[in-house]
Amino acid sequence: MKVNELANKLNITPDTVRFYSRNGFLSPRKNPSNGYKLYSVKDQRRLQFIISARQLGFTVNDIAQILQEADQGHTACDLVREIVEKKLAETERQFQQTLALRNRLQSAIIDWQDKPNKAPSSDMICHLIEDFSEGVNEGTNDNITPTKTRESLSKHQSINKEICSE
Amino acid sequence: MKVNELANKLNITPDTVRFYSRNGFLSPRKNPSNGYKLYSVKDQRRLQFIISARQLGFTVNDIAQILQEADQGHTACDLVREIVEKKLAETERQFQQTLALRNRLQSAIIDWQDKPNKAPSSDMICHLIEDFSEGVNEGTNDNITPTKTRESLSKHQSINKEICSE
DNA sequence: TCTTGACCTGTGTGCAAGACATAGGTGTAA
DNA sequence: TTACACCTATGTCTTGCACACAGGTCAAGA
Repeated sequence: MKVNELANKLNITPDTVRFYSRNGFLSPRKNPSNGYKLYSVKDQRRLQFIISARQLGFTVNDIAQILQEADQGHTACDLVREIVEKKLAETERQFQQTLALRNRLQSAIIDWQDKPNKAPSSDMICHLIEDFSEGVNEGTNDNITPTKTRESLSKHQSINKEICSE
Repeated sequence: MKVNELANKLNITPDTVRFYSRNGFLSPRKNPSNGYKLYSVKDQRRLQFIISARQLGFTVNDIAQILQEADQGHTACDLVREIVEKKLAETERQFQQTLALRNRLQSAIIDWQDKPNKAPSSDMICHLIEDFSEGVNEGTNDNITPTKTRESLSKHQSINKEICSE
């Protein structure tokens, strides 16, 4: 199979197939006459596994570990169970964050309904955003603990203040 | 103000400040004696605006457009209203996707409770995942419309099949 | 005065998971 | 043979910072 055929079979893009070939998850042989990569049925099964794992939210890195175990003949089941537990917890967090963001956006839209447009001034870029954030943060923000370390800053700090009031 | 002072005032990392300086959102002057960037109170206000917009889910690109309008003296309010509407719709989609993923993970955990570990075989990497996906997709997946175009594939295709059965 | 060492700086690079761009090869019909 | 649609491999781009690195700054101590 050439890359396009395999991609069509699994309903993904050729680029995705190439991606997993480039990073070593698939090892197609090469057609010596033209350099095209040739995929076997085993490659197809392996790729199907990868896609299934991705649909469960597994990262490519997770999958790399699983494949490594399996390629050594060891069962990957315990690893899979462990990852899926972590993933559920993480998804729960993400869920809450998305919920909070949704609420914040809805509040903003309602809040802005009766507010006029304003031209920017020397200390205002868009009063909608600036007023809204002030109202939400209630006060300035330079009174937060100054003992912040680099590590303490969440990767998703932009959404991690709980403003959701549902 | 030096980069670290500004970062501490706004409770963000110096790297974030540097990021917005590098991409032109902030234009600190340079201390000629040592090359350090020096930020003004105007820079601080501008950065606070950027952070507030980020907290509403605005992308850096969105913010670039807003700043450009404002810097030309035009009101950015209509643009802001427009972006926030789009962002809400997008967040709603993301919310549903996250919900679906959460349900899928929960189903998997329940489904796997009574299943044993198995060693990998020539056509199985981890039966937990492979069996679970088969059950969910009910059938092979090469019967899906073949008229797929590259554009039709969602950026989040890995989560976009509605399997949620709540 | 010199040196140590903690802290700070700017710049360069890395990350996820592919999507997109480019230059060129293939294959079939005219 | 030439035209042209389609295919390929490889390289670069995306987001929003975080991290690594080499070097500069500055106050305390010798």
